[in-house]
Amino acid sequence: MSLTLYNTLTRRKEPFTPIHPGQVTMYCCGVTVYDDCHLGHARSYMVWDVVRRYLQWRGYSVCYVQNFTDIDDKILNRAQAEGSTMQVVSDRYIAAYFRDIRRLNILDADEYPRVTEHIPAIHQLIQALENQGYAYAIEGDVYYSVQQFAEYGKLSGRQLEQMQAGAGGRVDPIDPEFKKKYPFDFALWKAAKPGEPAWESPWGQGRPGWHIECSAMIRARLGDAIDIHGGGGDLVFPHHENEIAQSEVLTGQPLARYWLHNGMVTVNGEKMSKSLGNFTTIRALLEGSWSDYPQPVDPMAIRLFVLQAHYRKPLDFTKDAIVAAENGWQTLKEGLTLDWQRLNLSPQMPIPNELDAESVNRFQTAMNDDLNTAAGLAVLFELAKTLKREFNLRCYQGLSELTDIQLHQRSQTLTHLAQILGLEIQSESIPESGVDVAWVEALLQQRQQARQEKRYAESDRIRNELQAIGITLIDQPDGQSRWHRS
RNA sequence: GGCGGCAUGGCCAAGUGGUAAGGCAAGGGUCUGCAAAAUCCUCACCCUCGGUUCGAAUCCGAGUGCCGCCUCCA
Repeated sequence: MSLTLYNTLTRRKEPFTPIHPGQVTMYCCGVTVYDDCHLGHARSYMVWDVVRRYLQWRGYSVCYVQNFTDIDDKILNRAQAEGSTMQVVSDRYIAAYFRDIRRLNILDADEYPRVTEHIPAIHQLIQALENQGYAYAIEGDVYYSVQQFAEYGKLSGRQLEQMQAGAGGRVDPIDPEFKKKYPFDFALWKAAKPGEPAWESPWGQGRPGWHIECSAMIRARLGDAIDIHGGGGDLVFPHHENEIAQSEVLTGQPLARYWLHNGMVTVNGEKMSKSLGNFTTIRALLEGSWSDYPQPVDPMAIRLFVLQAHYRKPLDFTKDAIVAAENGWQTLKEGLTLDWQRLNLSPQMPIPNELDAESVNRFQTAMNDDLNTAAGLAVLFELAKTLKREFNLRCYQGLSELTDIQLHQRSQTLTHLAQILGLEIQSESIPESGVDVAWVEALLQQRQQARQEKRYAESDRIRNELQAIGITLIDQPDGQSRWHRS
């Protein structure tokens, strides 16, 4: 049973075989750091996080690199608007990136290269391209000549003639800012305008173009050819197409064996994006400042929301979907946090036969099929519900359907599989509100007394009072009441 | 205009030839002083029209609708 992945390059699912057996090199395009990340970013990095976790679980050693683009017009604009520098702006949003992404339990990459750290490597690449006739310099700019690369368009499946013929008014060959010879040539190096931050180069003061950074950083950190290159579907063209053009003419080998692209997060069916202004930041969701649903969303619910859809499909972001994911997470969480004490069992019970093989197999089959996390989650939900049911049977009815060993086995299996999807109970996310436990217990005593004396108006009053401050009561058959925060 | 993708129950979403996973929600029964919790049960002619096949949500053709990319974008 082998892992298959959908490769954008071939438009097919292909069995995954890394260049070096047992080792995987993986690069994903990171963010341009000029603002907080939104849910679309979260989805992308969560997906690559799961790819990586799954590969590791399958026994591969994975080297995962994700860049920060810290030279860019938007960063510059922001810096100028606030009277600071690109470095200040990008440092700030890199910190914001880590703050948000870590809360979503996305594991850190092995390396986070920045463009500003790779200027010499970029120069080398451009120089080589120029020497070999793939690039030309004009007045301090350097452009890649796409017509020199016969395979240009192979990733995105387009042909230059067609693009030119059909692009309508969007291709503007007479833009005075550009001196390129052909409309689809793209900048490798841009001459600095007065007052802009600039780096010394063989072509004069300037800064790198958008696409060259990734070619340079992949080469510097991972080598000429990598196993997996990931990114949002909106990067297929031109960004990844251009990376291929830059790298492959020099190395003579495929830049990446597998090109993976995630689908967009949409809002009312439209892509979530900065320019449309329809984005919701990760921070807003976590903090509860999203206007459609002004309460903090559990990071794991966001994970569940994302992972319940297949990664290549568009995912529509709505309040209802988030609420459903929160409720769904609640169910999983109950399965993940059994009250072993109430079961009179030790959570550490040694188990002879480890995990539940059928669940693991089903999960693995789903994940092997191009990371079908939605189908994999079904296995988790079934485990969680089985556990919950067993717990209730034992606690409420004194019955049981599973042996202690089976119970432990399911529990461990659930925890184990959930971890592959990054679904884990985060201890700091358990809210410790300022409720005075002793006070609650005292009220409960009063209420129990009232119930015994059939003063139901009084008992209901107490229940309502507690409910109003977010405490839910559960009356048990023995007359005692449990309570939990709603 | 070109290239690519998607259309499955109230909502989300798997399923790529043998008669529809899972989640959320909803309805009903049991339990309960009433609730809650628990528990049991119920809930899909798979966008349309043709075709292939013993058999199609699944393959082929046509159509309709929606989305992405072709400009910065995860």
